[in-house]
Amino acid sequence: MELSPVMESFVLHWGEMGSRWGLNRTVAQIYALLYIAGRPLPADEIADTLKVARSNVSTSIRELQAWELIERTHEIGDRRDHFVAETDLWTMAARIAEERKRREIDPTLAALARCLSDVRMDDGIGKDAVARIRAMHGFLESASGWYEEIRDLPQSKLETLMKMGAKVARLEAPGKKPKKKKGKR
Amino acid sequence: MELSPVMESFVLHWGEMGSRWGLNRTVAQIYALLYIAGRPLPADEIADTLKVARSNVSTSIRELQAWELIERTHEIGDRRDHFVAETDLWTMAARIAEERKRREIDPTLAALARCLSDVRMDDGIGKDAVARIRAMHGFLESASGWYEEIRDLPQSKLETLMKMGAKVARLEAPGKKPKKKKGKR
DNA sequence: TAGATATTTCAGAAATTACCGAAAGCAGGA
DNA sequence: TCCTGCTTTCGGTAATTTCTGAAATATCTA
Repeated sequence: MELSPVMESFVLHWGEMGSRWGLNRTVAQIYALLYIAGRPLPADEIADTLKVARSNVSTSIRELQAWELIERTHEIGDRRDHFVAETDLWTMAARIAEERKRREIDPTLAALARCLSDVRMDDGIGKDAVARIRAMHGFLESASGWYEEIRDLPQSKLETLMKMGAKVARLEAPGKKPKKKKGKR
Repeated sequence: MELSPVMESFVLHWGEMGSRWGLNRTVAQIYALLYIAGRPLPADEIADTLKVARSNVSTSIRELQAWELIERTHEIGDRRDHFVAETDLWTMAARIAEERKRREIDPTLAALARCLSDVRMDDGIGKDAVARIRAMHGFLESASGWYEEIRDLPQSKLETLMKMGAKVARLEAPGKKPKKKKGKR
């Protein structure tokens, strides 16, 4: 597939950014390519376009499937697998959030729980330190619980909630004026 | 400072996790140490405890200050700088969120905006591809705007909002039963 | 101002992570 | 069953990131 300059720049930037999002560069570029292409592409065409090894594409596709960001499809008369990107951005964001929670929050929670259960066997730790570990565990757990509650909301409800957020910000915090413009940092 | 087994495990796990959070391992360990210590520590004591080079501590502390996760303090009769961790977890989470937005969202938005402005000079790109770029830009911009609106809410309002989230989930989505237990994956 | 201690900077070493290409593994069709 | 086209795995290499130790800088005391 031939990329126009803007498309190329889109793909390259996604690659850059992807690495800050927990995807690696190639994985992110492949997603970007599929997103911008808007049609199913086979692995070899992806490799051609991005100038990376086929094997690398294969691995990356595997990862994208784990994130559920792309889907396998088939074309009649072609037994190669083709892949399309998830184009609904709410879904995309949700998938990324889900995977990141799984990688970033859940293991932390587990580790903290283990710390708390080991506390009784540790006579070298102070009461206050234990309290701080407990506080962190509790905090993460409630954040995690909240996330799980809203995770499955349909998009429309989520939008409602976001509007409510804005309202809460404006009505219930009279000390702050509602902003008309974004503040600079 | 002597670490008890549980404290050590806490610090090590934070180190592991920190790297998934955008901090590097040492930076995260230092934060964890300061958090668990619950009192100001000087740089050399940190280096001793974690067995890392003093210079490394210096660099990491600089980064933690950029994240605003620690603060410099002084003890009378000691001219060394001491450092304490931010112990309020809401604040901690907010700081991490802020920095991540700055690193992950803002540059992406800028790149997308650049793509859109370059579109007129690119005759090789299709209308639908442009529409997809525009969609992504719009999505990120509104998410970013929402974040900015709730960012400055005091903790109490945020908690209100979270409760509202739960309510919206339960009352307005009658198709889904409210869960009593977490699902397994 | 000298002398001592504390802190930062920086170039290279060490460790981690991503990538490639060769070869093995797996299906569907003859 | 074998053949054919594709996918996956794996060992080695390249690139990137993190860490260190030495030197430079800054700050306090006398």
